[in-house]
Amino acid sequence: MPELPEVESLSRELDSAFQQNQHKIRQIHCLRPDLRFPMPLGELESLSGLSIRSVHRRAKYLLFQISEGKSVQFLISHLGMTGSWRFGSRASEKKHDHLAIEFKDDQFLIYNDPRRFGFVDVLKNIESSKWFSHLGLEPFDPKLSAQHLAALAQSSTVAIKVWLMDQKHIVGVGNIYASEALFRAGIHPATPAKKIRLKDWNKIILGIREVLGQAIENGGTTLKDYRSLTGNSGRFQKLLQVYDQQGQACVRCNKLIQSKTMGGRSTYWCPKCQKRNS
DNA sequence: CTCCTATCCTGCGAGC
DNA sequence: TGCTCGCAGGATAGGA
Repeated sequence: MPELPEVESLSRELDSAFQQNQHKIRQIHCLRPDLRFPMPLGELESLSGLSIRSVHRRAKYLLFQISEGKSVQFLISHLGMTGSWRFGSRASEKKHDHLAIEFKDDQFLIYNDPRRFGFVDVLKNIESSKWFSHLGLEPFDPKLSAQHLAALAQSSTVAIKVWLMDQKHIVGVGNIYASEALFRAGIHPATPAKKIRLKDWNKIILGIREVLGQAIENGGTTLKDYRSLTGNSGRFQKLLQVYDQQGQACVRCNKLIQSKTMGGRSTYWCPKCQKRNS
């Protein structure tokens, strides 16, 4: 489900909800602890009585900042493929509800995840933790440059589309937006990463920023499962130009969009607009 | 080191 | 209708 735009959209909605209403945690209900990694039951229990101050995003993680006096810690949530958060009035209302944060005002914030690829953890120091220490730069980080990516990719023979999805290079780009960004950049997805020239790295960075920015503005992409905090679908699926468009006419040149599995994931491109050597 | 495959899960649509 | 198969937004471990 969730790549950067979906997690960012959810993060903004959650943060706005907590800014309007300082929610103090009464209790965290671990309904089904068997997510990808078992929930840290004791640490979740120890959050009772504390308040969620804000919600941010790093890579594809949601970060709930929880503080009391000088101590600051984070409840982190990775949504895997099918994770979602929603507000409710009871701890467990639906199949696959795994966690429910009960607040003093009787509201519940509930995590649901049918495929259980997501997980939660409680951290004091985010960037040095095992979940975050290896991650690459954010796509909108001003430090991100063609030189930076070219240096990381200098000896990699991996297809650029697969390379972009590796979170240690650049974070937030998943299977949908990797194909979409390369279409916007005019680069063939099978190009070996080390063969990309500086001017094409610049096009890739622009393509990534453009597609992620538009997707955020449109509340993300809903293929099947993704829902906003209030249960709405995203709108960006209507604006996809190559993803899941195999056999359709390219929006720019009318040639038919191709698809092929790369690195085990479906990949889409226009054979005329996207060249290995541009 | 790098690269590739299988794997963790449930649900849904296509095809028979 | 009902069954099986393949595939789905992620990310990792383990083998080559």
